Amino acid sequence: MATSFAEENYLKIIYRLSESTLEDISTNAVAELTQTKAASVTDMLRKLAEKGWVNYQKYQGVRLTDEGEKIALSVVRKHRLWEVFLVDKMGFNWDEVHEIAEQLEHIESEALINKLDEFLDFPKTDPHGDPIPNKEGILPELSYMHLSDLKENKACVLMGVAKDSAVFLQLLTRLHLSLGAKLMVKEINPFDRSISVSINDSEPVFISHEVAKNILIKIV
Amino acid sequence: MATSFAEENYLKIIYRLSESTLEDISTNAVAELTQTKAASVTDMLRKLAEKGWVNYQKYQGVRLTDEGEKIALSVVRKHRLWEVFLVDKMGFNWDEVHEIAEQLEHIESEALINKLDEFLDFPKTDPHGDPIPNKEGILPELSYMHLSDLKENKACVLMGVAKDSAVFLQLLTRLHLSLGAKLMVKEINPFDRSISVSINDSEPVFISHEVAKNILIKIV
DNA sequence: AATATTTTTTAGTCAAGACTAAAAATTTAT
DNA sequence: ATAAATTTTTAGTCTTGACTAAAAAATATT
Repeated sequence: MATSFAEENYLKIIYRLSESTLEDISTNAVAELTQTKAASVTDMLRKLAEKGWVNYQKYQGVRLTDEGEKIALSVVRKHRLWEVFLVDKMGFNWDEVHEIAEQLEHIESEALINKLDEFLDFPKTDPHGDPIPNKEGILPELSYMHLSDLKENKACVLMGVAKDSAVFLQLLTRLHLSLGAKLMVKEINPFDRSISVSINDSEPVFISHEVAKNILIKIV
Repeated sequence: MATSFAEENYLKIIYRLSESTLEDISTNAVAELTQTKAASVTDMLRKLAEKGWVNYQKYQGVRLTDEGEKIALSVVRKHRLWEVFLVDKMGFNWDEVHEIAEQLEHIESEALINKLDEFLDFPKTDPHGDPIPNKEGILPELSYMHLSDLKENKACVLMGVAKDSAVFLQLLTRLHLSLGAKLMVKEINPFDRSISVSINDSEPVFISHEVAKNILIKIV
């Protein structure tokens, strides 16, 4: 069954919200991310349920069916592959690609997306470190920690971010925090949980807990 | 002013029709290419006229204003650049790219299309030999002849096609008629105006007048 | 010039996807 | 346990871009 632009967006957003919780997703949460009103969401959820893409009971929230998740994963795959294209091939910065990828993710061509995947050398993650589902919709296993959970003096590598708003990414860029950077937490301030962190063995800089929480790392 | 998907399509199609005639474009002609009904076209033409993108008088047909042409040219530019991308970088054949480019042409990002242009090395023509407008909307001058108008025993090079339906392009491919091929007309049959033409100095093959008419060439 | 044919427009509908305002259900607080 | 606050749904409306059927205008034919 064909999926419209709007339907794909809803499924993608329900998927994103499901990533960080096991609970059913609330109408309001969806409304916020789709930039629509709760009433519009209710309408759409009924339609999606009718098509068998979500399980939805009035007032109970929503969750994707297997079929709905499959569609969502294909949209996510397209979004993330296009982001890699935009950064690696077109020379955009990681904070500039989201809006364009929001458009490109709806291009309908299985052949194109698979050729693009190959052209980009089958990347496992997008420019923010988010995993890219393969052709079959399987996500690569990436188990990252949050920088805010790391002990002092342990070496680690920046593998991704848990948030991809442009302002956040621009801040990271200004601090020279980019994918692959070597990090070591030098001190943790109990007062506000801010930390001082050395980036690629340079003089440590201060970052807030809020920032550290959204940096994903792998211990080396 | 923002342009919708549908509006861009109408403007593009009016532009395409205007390329081959100086007359105003009829409602029916537009309906055929947009795959809609004449009544729907009438509706849209009124809206486009209101926005100042076309000059339209009931029963008199339509023509683009300068502003409308500017929008159409930017859509055509995007369409043709994406076609180059699909063939040169993604490895599609020239008969496979039209539908995908129909989608990609509506992606809205000035920055992206200019980076793409650069990435592709500022191509002057798309995979069918159609000229690509530059950033300013200026078309490169390409004055090609139709193969059907060429005398016998004059050498020429295949520079483009005047029609890009998949079946036509597939026929050309089967005959080894691709962009850049060296051609020489060996005989012209007065009976049906079919011609026999040698391709890259090989044994001549027969092609119909209809095919020859849609092959664009440059004399060498 | 009158009639027939074709083309175009008008009028009235429809579906998708959004909205607001009000009602109903759920959750939180007293 | 009830009242208050919040969330969600319903009901009704709007815009976009399509449709069909009928009317009107333009063009072609005799």
